Amino acid sequence: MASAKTEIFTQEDQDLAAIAKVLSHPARVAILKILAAQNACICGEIVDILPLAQSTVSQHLKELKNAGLIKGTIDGPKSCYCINREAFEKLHGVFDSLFTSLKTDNATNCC
Amino acid sequence: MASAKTEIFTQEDQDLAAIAKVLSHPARVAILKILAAQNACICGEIVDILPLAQSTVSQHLKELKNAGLIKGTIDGPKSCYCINREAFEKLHGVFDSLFTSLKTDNATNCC
DNA sequence: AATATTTATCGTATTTGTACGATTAATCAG
DNA sequence: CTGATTAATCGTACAAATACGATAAATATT
Repeated sequence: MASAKTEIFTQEDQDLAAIAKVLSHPARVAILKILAAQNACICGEIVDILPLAQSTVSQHLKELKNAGLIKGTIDGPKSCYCINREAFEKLHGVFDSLFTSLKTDNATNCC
Repeated sequence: MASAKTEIFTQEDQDLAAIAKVLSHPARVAILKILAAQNACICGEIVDILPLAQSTVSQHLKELKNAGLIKGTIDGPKSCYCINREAFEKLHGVFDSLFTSLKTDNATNCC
């Protein structure tokens, strides 16, 4: 009456969860919005805007970059970050199909 | 050359991060997909499908329910869960506008 | 060259998430 | 009523995330 467990989660679910995890901190959401609103790429400006220590912001930026959501280039002693547009185009599609399938029932709900 | 920090993150960013956090575990993504695919609401079936203990699945279900992503009703000794369609309709819109604004530059990128 | 500026990294403390077994509570079947 | 089934909750162990100060590395400025 039980057994037959899937050994591990699908790659798709893992990838989706990984991206969601990156978006799961208000600071990182805020950073993305700041970068999107800025007409030029910024760096230490984010530290001035957010109520976080420089090292903490740097850590968040690193996570965003590792996830491929932002791009970064070194410009002298400063670091310049910006939104990775292409990445978000793909992500938009991924989340779109997820939400579409979740909000569309293929049967009547019981609750 | 600094100061003027925002004391706290915006409610919008906090809400978005909170939802992302719920989606940030593959088990919860998997549960949502299982519920969406099921024509009838299920309960302990999820435990049989996922490689997790009953108590762990119950914990994940609780989080999904607390976030309003699923609905649950007690049906005898069994518990019956299903996708909260309305919630995902709203969420779809929220994430849609986020991704739209993030993938649309209002200026040329520097990196 | 010496100093200041900027940012990444390191080490670490604290909090939060995750998972599990055991227990409890509720209902169902005999 | 008794025993079985189902699911929530509790307690707990362990892992991961978060935040910060201190330091290091790189480049500017004087």
